[in-house]
Amino acid sequence: MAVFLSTFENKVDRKGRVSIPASFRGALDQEKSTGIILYPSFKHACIEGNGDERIQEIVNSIDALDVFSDEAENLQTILADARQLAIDSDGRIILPSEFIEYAQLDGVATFVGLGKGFQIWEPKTFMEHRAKNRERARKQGATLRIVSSDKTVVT
Amino acid sequence: MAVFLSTFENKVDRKGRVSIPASFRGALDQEKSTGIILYPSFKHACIEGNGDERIQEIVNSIDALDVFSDEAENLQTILADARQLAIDSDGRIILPSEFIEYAQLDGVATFVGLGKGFQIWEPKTFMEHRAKNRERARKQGATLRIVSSDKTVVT
DNA sequence: TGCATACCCATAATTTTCCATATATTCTCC
DNA sequence: GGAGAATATATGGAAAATTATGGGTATGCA
Repeated sequence: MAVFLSTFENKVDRKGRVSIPASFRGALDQEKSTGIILYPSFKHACIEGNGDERIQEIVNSIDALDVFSDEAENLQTILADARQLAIDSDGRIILPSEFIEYAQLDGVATFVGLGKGFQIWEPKTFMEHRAKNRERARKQGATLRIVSSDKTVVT
Repeated sequence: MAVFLSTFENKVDRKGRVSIPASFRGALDQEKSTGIILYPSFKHACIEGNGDERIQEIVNSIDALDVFSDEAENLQTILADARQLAIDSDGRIILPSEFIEYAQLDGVATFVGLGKGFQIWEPKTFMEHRAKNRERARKQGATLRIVSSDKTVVT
């Protein structure tokens, strides 16, 4: 299985172009993604990223709901804000301006590997976020139960 | 399968012509749609759009219902009001006037990707709709049970 | 003849593709 | 084991192609 790991800092040029870290590209190749899917995070001022296989799952799952239900409509807002982006021959994507604004990027982007997906942050904002997370983890004491099957919870 | 993603705002000229967003055209090409099918939304003041493939699914789904049920009759009105439109060599369609009126378009149309299909809104109306949806999603807590093979849960 | 539709062209803005370079990393052969 | 060559990565800039959009002209149906 493909895994996104580690953290990288790459520049965003004035056209909005940014290199996808090479190891992320490797992960994408493994799951046969030709491009990536980006969408604004629900919880944070960052962009969520996945291989484009992932979006297929989300679309199919929404489709399994009653087409006219509130639930389906709620989730469709994810799709309305998502973008599928091709990775060019130089390993870059063009970040749409709405994402640059949403994450408040200013020339630099932090790519954060989260296993099955990744996030794109403004470096300083990410530092603070990480500090908070570590603080909380220390207080609460993190526990993790490994499951044999492939059940994951993404937030 | 092709997916419609993201949101675009295009102009409707005085002939009723409007460009289909390039990425939507790409999605339509993938499913070998010769054109698109539009029909007024049941629930909202907007137009629903689909490729040929999706319409086939809808037809089959209605067909699977009890032929004499009210439900089947209701849904058949969708088909009765639907129009199949050709995409011209410049990537545009001509919006029939009844749709322009129904969605109350005034020179600008917002195309909203919803995965397997899309919607066409008057921009301001869509903004309000989206705000409502987001509010409701936050209240209800949007959760999605992924139905694919690897059984993932997005929260 | 008038209105609507299809077809063709022009253009500005944007997007994609291609090329160039600096830096880092890996390989290879001695 | 190490020097140099070859490769890969990140980044910048420019050329080429595409997109969105407006206007015009023929065609046809009523």
